[in-house]
Amino acid sequence: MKTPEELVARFREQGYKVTPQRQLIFRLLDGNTAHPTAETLYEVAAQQMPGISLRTVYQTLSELSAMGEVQHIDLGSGAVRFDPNVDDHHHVVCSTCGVVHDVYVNQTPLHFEGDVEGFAVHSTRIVFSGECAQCAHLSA
Amino acid sequence: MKTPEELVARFREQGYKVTPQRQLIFRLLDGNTAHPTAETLYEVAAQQMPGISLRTVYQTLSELSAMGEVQHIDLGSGAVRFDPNVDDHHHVVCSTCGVVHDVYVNQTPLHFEGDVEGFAVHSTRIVFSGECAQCAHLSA
DNA sequence: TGTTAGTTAGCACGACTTGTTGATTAGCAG
DNA sequence: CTGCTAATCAACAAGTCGTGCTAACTAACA
Ligand SMILES: [Mn+2]
Ligand SMILES: [Mn+2]
Ligand SMILES: [Zn+2]
Ligand SMILES: [Zn+2]
Repeated sequence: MKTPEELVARFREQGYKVTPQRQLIFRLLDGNTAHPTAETLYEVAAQQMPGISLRTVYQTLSELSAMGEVQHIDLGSGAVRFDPNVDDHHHVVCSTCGVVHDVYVNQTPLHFEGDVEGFAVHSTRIVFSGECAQCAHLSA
Repeated sequence: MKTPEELVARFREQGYKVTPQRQLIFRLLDGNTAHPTAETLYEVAAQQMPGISLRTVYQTLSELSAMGEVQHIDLGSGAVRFDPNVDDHHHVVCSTCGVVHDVYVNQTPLHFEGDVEGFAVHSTRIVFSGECAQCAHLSA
């Protein structure tokens, strides 16, 4: 994702108004590695701006997603997570606590075999599931 | 997934009754590479057994899933898909028509880098997204 | 044959997300 | 500064996917 300042400029270019709500969300996403859901982002936002609506958070996230500034990650476990990291990267997910971390796989592009003649791969998503160090420690 | 005959035996062992509905679903899943949703499986089932309920299809799929006989695949695009192929395999998905095919990746286990000290990987899921040959042909 | 699990219809609910409406606020171009 | 208009908000509804529940009926299996 671009910096909050650059996003302000891009929003102005696109004819979108630069509201305090949008700017707050830009800042909350900047450098955010928590892979938050709309709901969790809303909760943090509401602390700094009581009265902001969940609807607006969803709306702004959709705009950023449409602009390619955030990625949305559906891990199949409840709500979609949003990711300001749009580098070519992948994720490890703890099945116990749900924490998501970025990982980088250098063997990509991967080679695969199967009955898929002529299939043009545009993107590859890898999710490693397991148990994080903290959860392993607690359960021991 | 085991054969329908073996599943009949396993269900009896577990104290589950072997109903015509369950047997029909066993047969519909046997060798099925379509990665159907509960809904699409229900539609096919209802042709052969009018009156079967969607509820029962969901129920039986849950039982098979709990037994490890089918895998459920959440591609983040609508309903969960069910897969009687429980081998270690991955998927290619056409973004246009939604078709899902099995693929096998032989570089697994994959090596990754990131801030994930002590994370124990239990499973790896890879999804290749792109455009299938048919869709490429149609759009050309 | 009897017990009991399974099935069904029907309705509701829950989670997540989007749509709508109508009133209010405020960004920003001129 | 002013005015146009987008944005926000509250409130409510709706849609999708999946599950829960009930009550009545059916049928598997001991
Ligand atoms: Mn990420
Ligand atoms: Mn498969
Ligand atoms: Zn954990
Ligand atoms: Zn296709």
